[in-house]
Amino acid sequence: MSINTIVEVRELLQPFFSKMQLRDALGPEEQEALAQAAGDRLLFTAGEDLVREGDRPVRSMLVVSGFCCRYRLLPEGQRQITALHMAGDFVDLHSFLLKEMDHAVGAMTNCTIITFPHPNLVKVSEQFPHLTRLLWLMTLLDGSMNREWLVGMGRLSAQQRTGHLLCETYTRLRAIGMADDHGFPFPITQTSLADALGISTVHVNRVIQELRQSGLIVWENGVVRILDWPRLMELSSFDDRYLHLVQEPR
Amino acid sequence: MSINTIVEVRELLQPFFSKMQLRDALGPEEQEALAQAAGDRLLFTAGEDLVREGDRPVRSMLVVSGFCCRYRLLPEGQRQITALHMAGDFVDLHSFLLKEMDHAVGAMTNCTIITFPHPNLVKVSEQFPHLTRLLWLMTLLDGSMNREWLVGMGRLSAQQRTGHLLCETYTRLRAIGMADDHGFPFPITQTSLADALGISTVHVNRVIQELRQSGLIVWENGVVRILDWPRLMELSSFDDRYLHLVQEPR
DNA sequence: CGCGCTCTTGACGAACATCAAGCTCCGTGG
DNA sequence: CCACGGAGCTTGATGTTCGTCAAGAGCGCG
Repeated sequence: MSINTIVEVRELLQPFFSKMQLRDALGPEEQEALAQAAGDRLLFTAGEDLVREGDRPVRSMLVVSGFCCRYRLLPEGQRQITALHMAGDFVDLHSFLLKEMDHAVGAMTNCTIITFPHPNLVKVSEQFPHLTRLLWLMTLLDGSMNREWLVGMGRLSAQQRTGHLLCETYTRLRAIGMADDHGFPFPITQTSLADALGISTVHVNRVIQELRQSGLIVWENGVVRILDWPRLMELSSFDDRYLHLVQEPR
Repeated sequence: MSINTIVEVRELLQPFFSKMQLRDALGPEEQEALAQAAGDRLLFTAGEDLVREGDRPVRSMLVVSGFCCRYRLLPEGQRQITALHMAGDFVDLHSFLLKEMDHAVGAMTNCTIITFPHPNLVKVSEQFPHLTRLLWLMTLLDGSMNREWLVGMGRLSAQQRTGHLLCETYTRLRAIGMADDHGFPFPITQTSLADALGISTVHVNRVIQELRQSGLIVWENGVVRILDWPRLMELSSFDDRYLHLVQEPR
């Protein structure tokens, strides 16, 4: 690999490094090791699947740009989205150890992906214990978010869940420098949103109308702007503790 | 630590070893390393908390006997259970890397626990890469179950979710030798079940009546017996793929 | 220009929550 | 021995949230 491409890889990994550095220091050798472990770049178009249920991937995929979601299809054709992913997120780091995909990952927008062949990840896990713990941590964060969604699904109203997802997405995007007070990109259809929130498309629409009319948000052309952050947090019982945005030794 | 206690620790770890060995081979040195990493034994009585939200544990807890649950309390006093844990399960291995608990763990019955001080786990992660990957895998399995519950919460009826939880619990208990065709222990109140399924106690009761009257299950004195496994699986869209019960190199 | 996708709105119905009450079982204390 | 109280289970009546069905409007794209 030429010096030129190595430099380029590091640039692509920047959101990922940011995400890790929000939780712990990342040494230069560790950054180097990750850059070395990276493989091909891939492009996916909106609607395409990155991986399917039942696949046995030989490499894991990190999002460089675009939005993806993990989802499962049920026998009766219903879909449930279990996670949203954006720049800096590994979408299937689990497949490194789980081996078989128990869910699919789809591109919600055009996406750029950088891959990490599993043999390279094994090497990292043999040579860089601390870095391994940080990768492990990244999958634990996915778990935290899953638990939080679960709490919402079980005990919050459709409106609260919607607000909560907006709060979470805003917070996560801000952490990688993709959101400010003027809003953030949220290129998701109301149908997909319904699949993520576990409600019907019709109901999603009504809930969003309400949030708009309450003066809490503006949402147009795939860009969301939160007008009243404190009130939206309060409404949605949002508390960012579960995102573990604290830099400390891990 | 005397030879006697070491032998005893290995005995207590047996369900945990079984759980790992269902997914990959576990070398004798690795078993030894785990036994060495173990710390105190603790006893909790039903209703007690093992850890609370906001705690910063310095050791992780493995269930030796009894049933626990992870849960979160919401501002309005509602509770959502996000996982059930039984012999061989780590209830807060995440705290090793997440540091701060974003949920609590409660004992649903009297429980025996064995602890693993975090410094010992760091040592394991420095010296036993393969074992580290297996510990990582254990947390990934928690994640798989969270995703599966999420799908159920979003897209299945109360009856299907209830059936699904029974299928999952039966399968997990059978894997550690705690269930057979005569039934399995499921010492959970209908109130806790409601908190796990995200529905009301009243509705839980009605759903269970239906499952009983359909001839699918018998449930008395904390023991469940599944009378028609194929039909219950079908009803609940249960497929054990997400439990990853396959032994292969990880 | 027409097709498909997304968003929007209304009418109606089903799944579930809430409120309320009575039940059984079991341990505790007089 | 029985009265008492609490925890869990059960059942009925009523209300609300949300799903389903249906239709139309706006918009980009070929």
